[in-house]
Amino acid sequence: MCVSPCVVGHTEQVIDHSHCTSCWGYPKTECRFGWPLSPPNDLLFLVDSHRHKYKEHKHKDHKKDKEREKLKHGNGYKLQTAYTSSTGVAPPHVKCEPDDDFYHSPKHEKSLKRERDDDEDYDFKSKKVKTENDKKDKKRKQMEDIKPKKTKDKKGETADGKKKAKKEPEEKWKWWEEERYTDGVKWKFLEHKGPVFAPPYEPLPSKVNFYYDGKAMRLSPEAEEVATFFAKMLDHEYTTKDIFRKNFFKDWRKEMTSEEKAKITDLKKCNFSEMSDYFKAQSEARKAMSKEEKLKIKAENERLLQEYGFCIMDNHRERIANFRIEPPGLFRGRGDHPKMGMLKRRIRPKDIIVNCSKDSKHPQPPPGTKWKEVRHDNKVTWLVSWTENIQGSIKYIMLNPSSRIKGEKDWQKYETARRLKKCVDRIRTQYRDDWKSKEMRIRQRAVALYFIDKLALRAGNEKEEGETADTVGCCSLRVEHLKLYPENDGQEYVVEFDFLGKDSIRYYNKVPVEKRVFKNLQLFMENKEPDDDLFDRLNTSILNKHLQELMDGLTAKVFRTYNASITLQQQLKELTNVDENVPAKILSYNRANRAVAILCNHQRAPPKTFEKSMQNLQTKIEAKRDQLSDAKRELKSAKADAKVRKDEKSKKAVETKKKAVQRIEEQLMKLEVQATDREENKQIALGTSKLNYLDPRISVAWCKKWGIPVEKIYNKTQPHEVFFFSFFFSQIESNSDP
DNA sequence: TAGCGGACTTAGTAATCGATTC
DNA sequence: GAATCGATTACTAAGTCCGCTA
Repeated sequence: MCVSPCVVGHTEQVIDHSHCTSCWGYPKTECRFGWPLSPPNDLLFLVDSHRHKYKEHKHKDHKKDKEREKLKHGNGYKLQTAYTSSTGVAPPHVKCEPDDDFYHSPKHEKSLKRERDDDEDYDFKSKKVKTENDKKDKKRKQMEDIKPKKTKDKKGETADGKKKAKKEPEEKWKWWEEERYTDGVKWKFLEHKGPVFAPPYEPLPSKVNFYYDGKAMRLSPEAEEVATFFAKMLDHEYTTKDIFRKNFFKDWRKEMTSEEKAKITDLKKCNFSEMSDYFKAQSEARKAMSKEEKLKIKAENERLLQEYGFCIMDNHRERIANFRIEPPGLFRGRGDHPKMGMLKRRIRPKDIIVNCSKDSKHPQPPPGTKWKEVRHDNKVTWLVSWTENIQGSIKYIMLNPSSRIKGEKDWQKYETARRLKKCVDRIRTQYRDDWKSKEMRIRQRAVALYFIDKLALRAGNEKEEGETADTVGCCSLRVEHLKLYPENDGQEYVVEFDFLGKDSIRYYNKVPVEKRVFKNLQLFMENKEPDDDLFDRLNTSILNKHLQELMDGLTAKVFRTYNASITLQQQLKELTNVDENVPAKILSYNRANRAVAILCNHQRAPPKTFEKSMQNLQTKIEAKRDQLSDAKRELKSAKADAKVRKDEKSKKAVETKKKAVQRIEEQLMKLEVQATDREENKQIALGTSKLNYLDPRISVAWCKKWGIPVEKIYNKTQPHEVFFFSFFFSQIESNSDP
């Protein structure tokens, strides 16, 4: 038995599940007050650990928690699940294999077939593309030229007042029914118009001054442009950071004339405020533009999108994700990035490599310029690339997630995760065996894999020191990132993780581990300095090579996908209550989604307007409550009236009042659910897991089962639309019951 | 087999959109 | 019609992983 406090501090005796391979030490039980059992520090982690300077800890705010508790209990809506913390805290990892089995390969799994004749006969030439697509594209283009997209008003009219033409049912390209290319070929025909470059620099009006040491100073256009980058960020925290200022000043000086360089020697003496005010005024003016002016800009953007935002890949017009070249500016590295503030230089045609078919109409560089290179490499998916000057890495223009090329990859990802499900038990048995190995490298590999599996840690590639922020993943953990407690808060063998992960987001977690893991960790840490590697005989390449031997296509990252999806499925099963109405079920979905986001450590900065928006919602709730008591009072008096009068009219009045009460009660409940959901979501980002880790089939199957409109879960532009709306629906219906 | 570059996915935040309210 | 505010989209940084090279 162990004693484990729930998220608000109640203690409860529970059976020790730490050796249970089903729940991995997280027994699914609540404390006697209905709160989920969870290590108390999770709360600290969620409340305080957004993006951190390492070791800046804050402590749990009990008062806040109590307020949240009040909110939860006071909302009059009984929450049904184990995950009912109003802070959104859920056990950090819930990983029980569900009894029913949606997350498996479908019985009649269709292959990704591309129906076509022999490759050689298959004509991918642009000519054919035009004849096949011309009509549709032309029509679409004409339509879009006439009316800017999405500018209809409530009555379904376009911005120019014309009635919106009835939307034609769009023909979806069922790429998943077609055969995939082999040998790394990604496409056979690719045509596009190239990138859109950042607009040239427009010098400041002469009335807007830069001041040095209190005196107005005219800067050369080159120096002025870089100064404007700083001026535009003046209100941002970045400009207060020493590294940012140092890097900026160094790079800025490189753009100065020798006279400017001689004069401007101290950033503290630079005054950018007039420039900053000018940009703020411009921004305000943009907001205050007339409807017509705004429409004109919108139309121009739409024109650019139509011209440059699409390409033709293998007979299909596909949306490009980022057709605009990144404009110049100051580099905004995340966390304590040593290069923040450096000048990101302007990209010109001579920096650009274009990739397209030989037989396509090649994109033309702007007049008087040349591309760096025109390439015809159909084994890659990018259309345009350039090398950026900060890290020297390559940047790409690629297709939108709705494209075939991205969708296929996404699908493969989830199929690999489903294959992992079939052999995960064997893999777990093996790494548990390996904890006892005579070889240190095997023990390290096995413990690292246990963490990747149990805690959904990232692989943790090695990074070049001093080039980026100091962040780690599993394989690159250092001794200083872990603390071992043989006993902590009534639990045995507790490991405390505290490190900065991707994007310098803090990972803080205290978890009980199995005895052998604990003993191994002690061994790995023996005679090491805090900044030594925990796993000194391991790196991601060794780990992935091992995983590849265990299952074809298996890498560390597949565990994250698998565990995220299986957690969603299991949580949905656990949290969904048959008696609940649609909004309550959606709350359950969001809670399941939240459990995944917590598992994957997807955090966000609380929105700036969070407190205000919560307050607004509370005001609305109060008003609704008043309205409800009024309605109840009216019902009571109507009933009394009916008792005296005993006529039809008064009976009818009672019915009307009853209905009004019911309606208001429903409205109140909706608002309360909304408040709970929002509060729980304060610091958790759901989007990342939904977009990248959750097999859409699970969500769609759940929607189907409970009659929830899919649009409540995925908005229509989310990339999964193609695959779930058609193919998977039929698959789900014929195969399984989630 | 280590090291590195290249290609691609995953990630949080800023900017913009558009529905709602006054 | 303007203001407000949550939702959505755009942007781009920061990861993972693979394959080539010496």
